[in-house]
Amino acid sequence: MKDPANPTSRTPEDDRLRRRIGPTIRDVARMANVSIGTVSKALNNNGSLKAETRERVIAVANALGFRPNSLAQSLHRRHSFTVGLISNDSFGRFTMPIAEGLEACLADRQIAVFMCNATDDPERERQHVEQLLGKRVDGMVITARRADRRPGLDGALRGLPVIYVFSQSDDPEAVCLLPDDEGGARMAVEHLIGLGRQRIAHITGPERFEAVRLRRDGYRQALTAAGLAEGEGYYLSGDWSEKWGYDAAARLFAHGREPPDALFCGNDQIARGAADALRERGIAVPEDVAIVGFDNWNVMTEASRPPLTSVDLNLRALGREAGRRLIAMIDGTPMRGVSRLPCTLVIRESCGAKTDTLTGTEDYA
Amino acid sequence: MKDPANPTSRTPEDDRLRRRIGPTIRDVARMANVSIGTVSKALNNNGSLKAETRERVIAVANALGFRPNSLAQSLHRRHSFTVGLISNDSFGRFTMPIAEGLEACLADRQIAVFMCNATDDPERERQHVEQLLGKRVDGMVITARRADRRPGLDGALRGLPVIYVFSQSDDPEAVCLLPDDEGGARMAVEHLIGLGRQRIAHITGPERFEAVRLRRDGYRQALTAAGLAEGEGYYLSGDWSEKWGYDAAARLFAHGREPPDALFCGNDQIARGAADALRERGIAVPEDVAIVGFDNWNVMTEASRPPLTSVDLNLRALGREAGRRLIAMIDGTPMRGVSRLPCTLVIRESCGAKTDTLTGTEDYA
DNA sequence: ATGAAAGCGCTAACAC
DNA sequence: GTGTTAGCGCTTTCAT
Repeated sequence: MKDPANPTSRTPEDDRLRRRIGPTIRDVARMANVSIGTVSKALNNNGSLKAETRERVIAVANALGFRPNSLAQSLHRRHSFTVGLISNDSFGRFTMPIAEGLEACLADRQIAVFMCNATDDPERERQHVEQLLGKRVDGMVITARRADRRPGLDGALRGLPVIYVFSQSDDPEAVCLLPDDEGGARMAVEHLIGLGRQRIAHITGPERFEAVRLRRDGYRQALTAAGLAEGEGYYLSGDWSEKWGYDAAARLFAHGREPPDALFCGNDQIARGAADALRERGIAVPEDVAIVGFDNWNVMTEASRPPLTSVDLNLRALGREAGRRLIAMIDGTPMRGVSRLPCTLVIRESCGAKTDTLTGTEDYA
Repeated sequence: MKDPANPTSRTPEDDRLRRRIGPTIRDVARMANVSIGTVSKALNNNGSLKAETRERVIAVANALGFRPNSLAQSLHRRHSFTVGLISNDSFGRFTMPIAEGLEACLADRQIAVFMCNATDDPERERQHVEQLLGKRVDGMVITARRADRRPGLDGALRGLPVIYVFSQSDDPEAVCLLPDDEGGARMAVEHLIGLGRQRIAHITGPERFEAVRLRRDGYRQALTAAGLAEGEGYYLSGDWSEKWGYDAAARLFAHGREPPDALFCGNDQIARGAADALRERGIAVPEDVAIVGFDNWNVMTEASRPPLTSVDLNLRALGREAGRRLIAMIDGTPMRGVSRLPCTLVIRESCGAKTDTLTGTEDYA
C-alpha cells in the first residue's frame, strides 16, 4: 500500500513508533524505497547519486518533516557544532554585547552557544566546564569582568580551542581578545587636543582595573606627544560612579586653582556626573570645558546634558571576532597570544566638535 | 602487563587511539577488567553490583579521566539535558537577569542552556528553532521585549515543552510567565497613599506596551480604592526616557495649576528625569513631592538625587521560576495559561519612608 | 548509482 | 553479581 510517489501517506504505526521524536532516517528510507545510506548521501549532498533519486529523497524527507538528530550525527562527525560561553560577569552589561556578537557569528556557521554563568565561583565554573566537556563542545569562550588576569583552566581541556574575550588568562600562550583601551584613550585625548584644549584632566575608576591603567597611559601618551603637561592633581582615580564624577569635578573646579578646559573620563557615568557638577556651577559644556566619556553606554551618553562624546569599546565586534577566531581554531588554525581591537570615538555635543565617528587603527601587538 | 590495581598505567596506544576525545567506556572496562555493562551500572549507580566492583570501576574511570559522552547518552535516555532560550530583546537589560535566573535553576539540574538571539527577525528565529530541534532540546524558553503578544511557534514543536517568559503567545493554551505589573503599580501607589499623599500623578511610557496599560490600571485601582480622584492631566504617557520624565514633570508643575504631591513613574528613567526637574525648580523630594519609579534599575535608582524608591520586577526570580516550570513540564506535569509573579517595592529616599522592601502577594490568575 | 554493514559511545534488557 | 548483546540514529566504507 506504500506509495513512494506520495510520501505524505505515512502509515499510522509509524507515527506511534516515534514517541515524539519525529521520523528517523529509517522512515525516510522506507518511504522513499531506498537504503539508509542513500538517504544520508542525498541529505548531506555527498557521494554520487542520480539527481532524480536525490530530489525524491529530499522531497520525502521534507514531506515527513524529517529532522536529522544532531546528537547522533556528532557521534560520527568530528564536531558537535556547539561551543560553551562561560561568563564571570553574571551576564552583565559588558558580557551582553559580546555574547550577542559571538552568537551572531557562530549562528551563521550553525554553531550553537551554551551560556554558562560562573560569577567568579570557581566550583561552579568547574562544574560548567565539566558539563560542557561532557557535551563535547567544539570550543570554549571565557569572558569576565576585567579586574585582572585569571588562571587558565587548561588542565582538563586537552587541546580544546579556548578563547578569552574581555578577559585574560595568566597563560601567555592563551588566545585573548581585548579592546585597545590605551589606543582608545589616546584617540580621545588627541581629539580634545585637536580641538584646542590644553589643560586636560582625567577622572577615572579604580586602579586595580587594568583598563584604568591602560587608559591612563593612553591619556599621558597623547599629552606627551603633543608637548602638553599633565596639570597637578589632574589625574583622579576613584570608583566608577556618577557620584565620583560629580565630586571629582567639584574638586577640580574648586577655589583658586586654574581649572581644566577639558575632562577625559574613565567611563560615561563619571562623565555624566562631572557634566552635572559643571552645569550646577554654571560652567558651560562644551564651551568652557569639553568632556569625553568612555564606554559609549547610550543610557548615559544620551541622558547626559549635553550628550556625551564617548569612546566605544566595540564589544559586539569583539564578540564577532572572537567567534571568527574560535572557528578558525576549531578548523585547525593555530593561534596564541593577546590581540586588541581598536576602539571608536563617537562624537556628540559634549566636546564641541561636529558629530562624527572615528575608529582607531588596529593594534597588532 | 595490565595491572588492574594500578589503573593509571594506560598503554601508550590507548592515548593515540583516542584522537583527543579521551577515554571511552570501553577503555574503562578494559582497564578495570569488567564488561562495558558493568561500567555503565557502576557509573550510573543503577543495577546491582558488588560495592567493591563499583568502587574499583569508579576509581579506574577517574584515573583515566573518563568523561561520558553526553551525546551518546542522549541517544538512549529520554532527554538531552539541554534547553533553548530564544530572546527577541537582543540579550537586553531585561533578558539578562531572566537568563541568569533560568540558567542558575537549570544548571542545578545539569541542564545546559543554548542562547539564541532572534531580535524580532522571524527568519532568524525559525533557523534557531530548527537548529534547537535538531539538537533535540528538552524544552524551550521564549523571551522578548513586551510590546505585545506574539504568534506561537507551536507548529513544528510537536508537544515540546515551551514556556514564554516576559512575553506572551497568542495561543491561550501556552504557558506564560510574567511579572504582575498591575499589582506592582497598585502596591506602589498604595504605599504613597499610606504616606499621606493625595494628589498622585502618573508619568509613564508608550501605551502600546501592555505593561504601561497594566501599570496605569493598577495606579487607578489604588486611587479608587482609597477614594481619591485622579487629577486632571495627571496621567501622562510618553516615551521611556529621562527627558520625557523631565518634561512631563515640568508640565505638571507649571503655572497656576495645583501641583501633585507625588509622582508614580512608569520606569526609573522617567522618575530620575522628573527628580531632576523638581530639583531644578527648588521643589524638595520627598518633602514636597514623593517619587516612585519602576524597574528598580540600580544604575538609575542610585544615581538619582535622591535615590529612588522603585518597583522591582523580580526578573531573576521570574527566570528561576520559568526554569522550575519548564523542568516540571519536561518531567511530564501538564501546564497551561498565564501566571504573574509578584513585584517588590524597594524603598529608598525619594518617597520619604524608611528604607524597606515590600513584596506583593502572588497572583493566582 | 545503490545497498549492506560496520561502527560512533553508550544504555538496558536479558542471560548466566 | 556480571557478561552479552541489541540497539539509539546516523555516517561511511566497501561491495555490487
